Amino acid sequence: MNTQISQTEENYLKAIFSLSLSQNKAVSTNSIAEKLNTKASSVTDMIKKLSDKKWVDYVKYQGVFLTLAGKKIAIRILRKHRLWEVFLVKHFDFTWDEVHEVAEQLEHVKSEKLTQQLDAYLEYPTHDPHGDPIPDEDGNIAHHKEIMLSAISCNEKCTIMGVKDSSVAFLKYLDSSGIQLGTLVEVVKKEAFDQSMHILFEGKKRNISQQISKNLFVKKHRP
Amino acid sequence: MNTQISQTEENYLKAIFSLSLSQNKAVSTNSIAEKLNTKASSVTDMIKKLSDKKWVDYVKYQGVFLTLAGKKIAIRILRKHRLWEVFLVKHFDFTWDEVHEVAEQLEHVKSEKLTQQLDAYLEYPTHDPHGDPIPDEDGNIAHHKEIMLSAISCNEKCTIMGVKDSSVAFLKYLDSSGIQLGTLVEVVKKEAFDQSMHILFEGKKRNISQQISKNLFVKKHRP
DNA sequence: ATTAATTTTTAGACAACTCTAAAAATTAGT
DNA sequence: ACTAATTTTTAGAGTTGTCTAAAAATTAAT
Repeated sequence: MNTQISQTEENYLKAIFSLSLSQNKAVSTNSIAEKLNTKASSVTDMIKKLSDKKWVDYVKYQGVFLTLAGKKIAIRILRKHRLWEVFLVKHFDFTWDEVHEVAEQLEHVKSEKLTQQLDAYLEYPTHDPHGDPIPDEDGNIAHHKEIMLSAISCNEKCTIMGVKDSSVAFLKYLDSSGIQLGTLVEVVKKEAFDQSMHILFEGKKRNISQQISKNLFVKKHRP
Repeated sequence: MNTQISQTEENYLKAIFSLSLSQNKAVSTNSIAEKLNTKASSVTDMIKKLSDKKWVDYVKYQGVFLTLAGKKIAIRILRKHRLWEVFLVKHFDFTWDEVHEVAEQLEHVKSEKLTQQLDAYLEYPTHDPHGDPIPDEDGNIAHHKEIMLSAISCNEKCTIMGVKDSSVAFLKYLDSSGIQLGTLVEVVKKEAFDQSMHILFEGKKRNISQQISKNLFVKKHRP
């Protein structure tokens, strides 16, 4: 058995990790296939390989869980991905909607020293440009992104902390609206019929659909 | 036919380019195999693929030449490799014997913007940490590294400009000897029987074998 | 509880890249 | 020029990762 990990294997572990965060059931074959734009049969094949390498626990027809070893690898890649994103935005003039594609490549570069130096160079950032937490060297991830803007009540104030959907389209929409991480937002009014909300930020008023408000993580201000 | 270039293809083009620099004959199958630590039969297969894609001119049993398109790709990768080497040494505390392995990975990251930003960030460097010239955006490469230290006569002075052998072992030997790029060296005496030479630099005297002096590029000082 | 719909797995095949062993072509030696 | 040595190519096969189509298992629906 090959002991070295391939980029493909890394991508599978990362996908499984990401899917396992939003649920506490086993991760299904189909959901992995969808996430990786591949076919269920390919996923089954790969799962067997990952299972042989003890990176996932697999029961036929029941989906997979990451083992501790698998989770460790996934988090290490996630860490590299997010560190590179910070780097690209901070030093290479990339916008938050441009970084993902390049970080997807950079995350697979194997060098302990490179990752450590990157981390130090950026002065140990805790969050990437989308507000997602960066795991530390031991794999600990800060989790605080529970509240969505959609859950904020009328007249309450909050700060934009992160995006759930980090697609290029959504990020560009936010840019064009002037919404950034750290933006202070006040909910002025909520429409009952479509859950859209009127918000106030930086003196501007704007109506945003539920699709938007459900994809923005916020920190509530104490009342 | 797949239009996207693979990392393997990139590595073959790079190897062929590098081999073609030290000769003006066609590059032989065996030399490529040796360079890439693979077998001649694998090389033949890949050469056919590269030939189909019009990146090399190939005549059976006669070896290959890079086409213009092939050369362009090879130079682009070389450029990225050397830019990353500069970056790692300058900003990430890597030594000149550590950079190669990581740059071998980073050179395959595909992003025009990344390369351009990297170049700008480093303020358009002309040489990598081993003294090798960095191709510019149009693929032009400065060539000036013709003279080896071994060709310098007694009592002549010169400056170390680059290394021919950039293996970890050689680079570490140079570090331990205190020889760096830019070091001013005077040839004191040459031993006829083994071509070793006595050199003087930074007040230190040292005897170096021909193997060493044949792997150091120098710039002669005007007499 | 049995059928229907969905999900997952298997079987067989293909593309990229690699290898070993044998055949073919080239080059070198006398 | 002819044999010997070397280089290169071909043939056949293995690995990784992918796919389609069909079979098997699970889940949902009545």
